[in-house]
Amino acid sequence: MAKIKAIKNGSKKDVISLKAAILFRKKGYNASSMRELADNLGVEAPSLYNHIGSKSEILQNICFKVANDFNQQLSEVEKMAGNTMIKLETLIRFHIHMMLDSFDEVYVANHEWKQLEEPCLSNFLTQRKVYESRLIEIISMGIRNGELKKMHPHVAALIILSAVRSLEFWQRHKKNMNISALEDDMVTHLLNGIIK
Amino acid sequence: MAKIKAIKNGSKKDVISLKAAILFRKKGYNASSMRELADNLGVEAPSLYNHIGSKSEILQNICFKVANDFNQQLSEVEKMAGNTMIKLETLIRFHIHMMLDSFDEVYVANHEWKQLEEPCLSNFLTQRKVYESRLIEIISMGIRNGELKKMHPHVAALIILSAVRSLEFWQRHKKNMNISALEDDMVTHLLNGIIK
DNA sequence: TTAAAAAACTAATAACCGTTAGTTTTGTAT
DNA sequence: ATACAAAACTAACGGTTATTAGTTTTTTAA
Repeated sequence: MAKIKAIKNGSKKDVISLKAAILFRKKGYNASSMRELADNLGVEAPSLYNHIGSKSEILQNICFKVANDFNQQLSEVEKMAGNTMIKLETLIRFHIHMMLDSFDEVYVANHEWKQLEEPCLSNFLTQRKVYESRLIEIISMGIRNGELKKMHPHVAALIILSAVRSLEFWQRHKKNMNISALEDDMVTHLLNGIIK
Repeated sequence: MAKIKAIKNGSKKDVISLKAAILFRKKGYNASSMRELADNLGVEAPSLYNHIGSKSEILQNICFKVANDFNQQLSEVEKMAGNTMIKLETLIRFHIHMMLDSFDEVYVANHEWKQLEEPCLSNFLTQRKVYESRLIEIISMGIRNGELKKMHPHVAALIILSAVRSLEFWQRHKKNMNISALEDDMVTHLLNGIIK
């Protein structure tokens, strides 16, 4: 009899998506049942199908919403004026904020994309590959400009991406750390490694 | 009628474990069925139970074998003579080799430990925490000695761990890259960031 | 107040899962 | 050759899953 409470500026589908992201992060996509998700929403499982098409559709929504956010920000950075360092700093800070603000969704996109069904899976993987290429191109340009050290841009990109991803592990230490100090530390550390 | 071929110096249980690691890495633990694992071994699913106790036992074997390997190497490094840099270099190179030589097992231990059942789950998490603490202690000692820059040892440890973990993504580029050059690059890059 | 639409419910289904039981085949050692 | 053990097989079970169908309740709008 309970109803799904819609969030401000969000459909009930969005509420389901949000709760699903939390559940999928904690237990994994396949280990999360629709019954448990419904339970978390105070509702019976079949009721969910008034709002969503299928379980895998929820995963798709989560993964592609995250991918779109990252792609959009990357586009803005590409259009940005300024030197390579500022572009990279902007991008790194965005990654950090996404990881801290939309932790569950980003985590699920990073860990559960394998459970996407075709053709979504291929689509997602292509997007990741393209994102990586665009980041590498920004770094390459910085190397050509002489702004960055001579290095393999692929390696630099991976180090940056893996470092921001390590923030996953910081979730549990959140209370003990000053977030903005952490952010500055990480930006400095990563950029110092590649700036000339 | 086909039989499970035992590997040199390995029981049939080990062969199952190995094939399971490959399957679990590709599809995830929960998305991998015993029937599919058996298929990969040329056998019917119930036949597996002549060699193993349960599906979750396989996951346990994979996760704790990896954990033991890392713990053992860490113990040797702690007993090592030499300065902090050499210790860290040894450890980083070991991580890289584990990632390249036992890719599937390490990947599964990193990605599927959540699917362990209690009390294995708690045991595993404790081991990870202790491992991290011991690494942090090595770094702290280096800072106290004046060998390393003044920095938060926790941050340094996470950057190192996340960087070697990023080698997961390198699997697919294996052919295009010189592995030992990559290893040297990564060691240099990581240590340059923290050495005084 | 009433009709329509939205969203909850109960009941049920077909598919798949890990696993067990019981049996037959295969390999090994006397 | 024969006996024993190891390891394969078939058949099946109980449980869980996502999902559908059909119905009832709740909300919305006129």
